[in-house]
Amino acid sequence: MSADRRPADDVDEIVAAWRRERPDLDVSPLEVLSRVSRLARRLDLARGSAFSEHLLDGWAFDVLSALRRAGEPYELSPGQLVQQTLVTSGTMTNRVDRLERSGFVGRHPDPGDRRGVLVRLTPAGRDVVDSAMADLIEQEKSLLSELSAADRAQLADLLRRMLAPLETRETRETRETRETR
Amino acid sequence: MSADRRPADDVDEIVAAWRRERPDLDVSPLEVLSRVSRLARRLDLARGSAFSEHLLDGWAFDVLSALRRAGEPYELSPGQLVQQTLVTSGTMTNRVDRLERSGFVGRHPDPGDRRGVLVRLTPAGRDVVDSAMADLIEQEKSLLSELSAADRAQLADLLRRMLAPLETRETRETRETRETR
DNA sequence: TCGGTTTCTTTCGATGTCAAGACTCTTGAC
DNA sequence: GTCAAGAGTCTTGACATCGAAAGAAACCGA
Repeated sequence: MSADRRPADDVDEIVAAWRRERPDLDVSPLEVLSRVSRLARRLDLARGSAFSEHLLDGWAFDVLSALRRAGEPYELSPGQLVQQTLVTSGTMTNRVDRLERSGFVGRHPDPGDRRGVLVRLTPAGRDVVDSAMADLIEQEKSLLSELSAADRAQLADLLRRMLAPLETRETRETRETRETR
Repeated sequence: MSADRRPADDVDEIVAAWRRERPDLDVSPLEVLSRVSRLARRLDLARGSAFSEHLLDGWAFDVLSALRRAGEPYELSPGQLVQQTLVTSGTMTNRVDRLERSGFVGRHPDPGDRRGVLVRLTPAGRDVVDSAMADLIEQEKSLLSELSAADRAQLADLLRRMLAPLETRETRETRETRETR
């Protein structure tokens, strides 16, 4: 055993408890997956604090950043936003409503389809998402400070290998058959 | 840069979009952190399907597994459950209410403190959490099938190194005030 | 005994999902 | 050409869950 690499986190304790209670089970998958979940929760919290300076909530950033990434003219349909943010259409209607009231997006009729609407970033929306993104990156950089560049590359690679099969399955189901979800 | 290792996931596309739109920003932290978030979301979904056979929700498993891990007599106070599951006390009251109605836990007065309550797993609760845990482990194992044992160990280690500093901060705040755990 | 603290519950507001609905588009028979 | 049936897009409304803060009961130290 390479014994004391030990910073030791909560997951070490959880795994130890399970091994004591269920010695018959191989709980080693928790070593990876439980850490992923807990780390994600921390990231959400950290993200929230990064955004609060910009008067943004996490959900708002999700929507605005999807529009920003889309590039000029920063327009997507509610349906496309639903796909990218993994929420339901009802939720997206509500989010766009609130962002519209805040002045960060506008609704415009889709010239090519009168059923449709296009959600477009306003200049104010673009400003806020750009500065929030800069802060977010800065903060995330500090979260990664424990790791060398090589570590990060390896971590990204390992995570991609876990993620890719999960997403290709969904891609085939989602992106092709229906256009929404 | 090292070109075609390509399983390629959604994060590759998101990162590429950001590089196009904001070439001035170093968005490389997203390579790691965005993957962590997305992976966590997939895990939640997968977990849900693993539990549905046992008529459990994710939140219910969180509570029951904390009790199960505690060992005989499978008792914790609501306050301890709050700490372990990272929800508020009001939420926990509600969760215990519902688990009690389902017959998976019981509330018992704390003999040493009349303000207090001890939440105890019923035999039915223990059965359901044990079989759900077995299924969960099985499923998680398959999610990790892409990775060799060495990969998993390394991944666990890298994640621990990110997680540990985040948790020690909380440890100092939280774990000291209480003493039980 | 009294004031401050801890523990759990209750209430209220915000947000999410799901299902139903209104409107528009598309397709194909006539 | 046109009309009806079926699909697609978005919004609405009912219901459920969660968190924040206030409330009620019990503990504890002085």
